[in-house]
Amino acid sequence: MVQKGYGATSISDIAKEVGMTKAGLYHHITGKQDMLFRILIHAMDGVERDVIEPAKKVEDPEERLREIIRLHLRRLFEKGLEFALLFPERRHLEPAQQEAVVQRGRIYLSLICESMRELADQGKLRDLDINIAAVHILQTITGIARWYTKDTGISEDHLVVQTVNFGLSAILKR
Amino acid sequence: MVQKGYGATSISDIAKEVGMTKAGLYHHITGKQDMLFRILIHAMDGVERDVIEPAKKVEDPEERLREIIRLHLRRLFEKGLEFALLFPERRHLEPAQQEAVVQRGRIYLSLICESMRELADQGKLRDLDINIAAVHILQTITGIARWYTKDTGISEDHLVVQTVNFGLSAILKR
DNA sequence: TGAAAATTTCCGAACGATCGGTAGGTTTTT
DNA sequence: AAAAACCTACCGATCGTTCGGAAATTTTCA
Repeated sequence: MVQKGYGATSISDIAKEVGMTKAGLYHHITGKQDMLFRILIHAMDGVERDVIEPAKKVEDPEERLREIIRLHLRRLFEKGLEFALLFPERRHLEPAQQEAVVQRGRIYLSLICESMRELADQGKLRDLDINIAAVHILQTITGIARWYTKDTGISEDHLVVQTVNFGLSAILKR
Repeated sequence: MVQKGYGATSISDIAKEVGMTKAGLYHHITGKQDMLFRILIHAMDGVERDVIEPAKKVEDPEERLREIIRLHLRRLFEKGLEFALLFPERRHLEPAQQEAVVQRGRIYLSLICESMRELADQGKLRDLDINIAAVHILQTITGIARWYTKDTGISEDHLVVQTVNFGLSAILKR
């Protein structure tokens, strides 16, 4: 699904990939939509556990933002960039399921916004629209899954440092 | 295709949408892949004409970068954000066609890189990896097509200003 | 401990629907 | 009258999904 998209990926494709038949796979899922939904929820759970929760423990808002970007990218590299690419496929879900997925995304976004508000209180933030800047930072992170491969010659560490600095430079004064 | 993705969109769907039958549509295209390819090339032509060419005429590199972002976003709003969302669907093309599309994208990216190099020569650029920063700026722009709708309450003008400042702040010294 | 029972996992075969694509003919425009 | 646009009808293939039953595994109880 990551490689070909939801619509172009058949249940047979997936079953073959995991060494089963279609009917065998259907014992574990109630349908194609259900499978996508559970994958997305599973991915959001992972982000909440590995990124949001650890980052919440960082007191300083600037360092917290840096940690968010670092943790998210590290997770992308470990888990293979896949889930970020699957996120737009939520359009194939029922509206109620879509809302459930998007809801989880908003938690993430509000953590970024809150951190930026704290920075603003400290007078460290540029004069900007916090909500827009937050989305821009998030898009920068998830966008990496769309183009980065190891054969670009760019190391993961280098990319993390560059991305953290890019995002923070964009919003911090000075 | 923008709404449902390449694989989930049937030729019948498209034919119905334009008020034709499948067979009628097939008088104009040689196949589904061919249609996607021509749409993508058409979109890249438009970007080259409306964004790249006008921006090239701007002498000052900083103002040129601002103009690139401005023009690209204006185009997205006019044309309805669609083409940016269709770009990832190039994965459904033959490798040769994919390369042709990506090739056009590289022209865009190299214009951004070149402008940043000029800024570096003027001592106005932050200490950063130009190639990575260029992709980040581009992702910020195209990412907007993934989330922006008028009912966010954000005006197009406001979004343009905020995005230009975000991108430039991220790379300029001071 | 070990065979029987219950449960979970998986498959072969088939379903109606829809897929991308085509052949041949009719209508409309030039 | 030539050419372009478009349609009806159909092709074989594949789609998501279901069903009845076969293996394989776990649970139960003598």
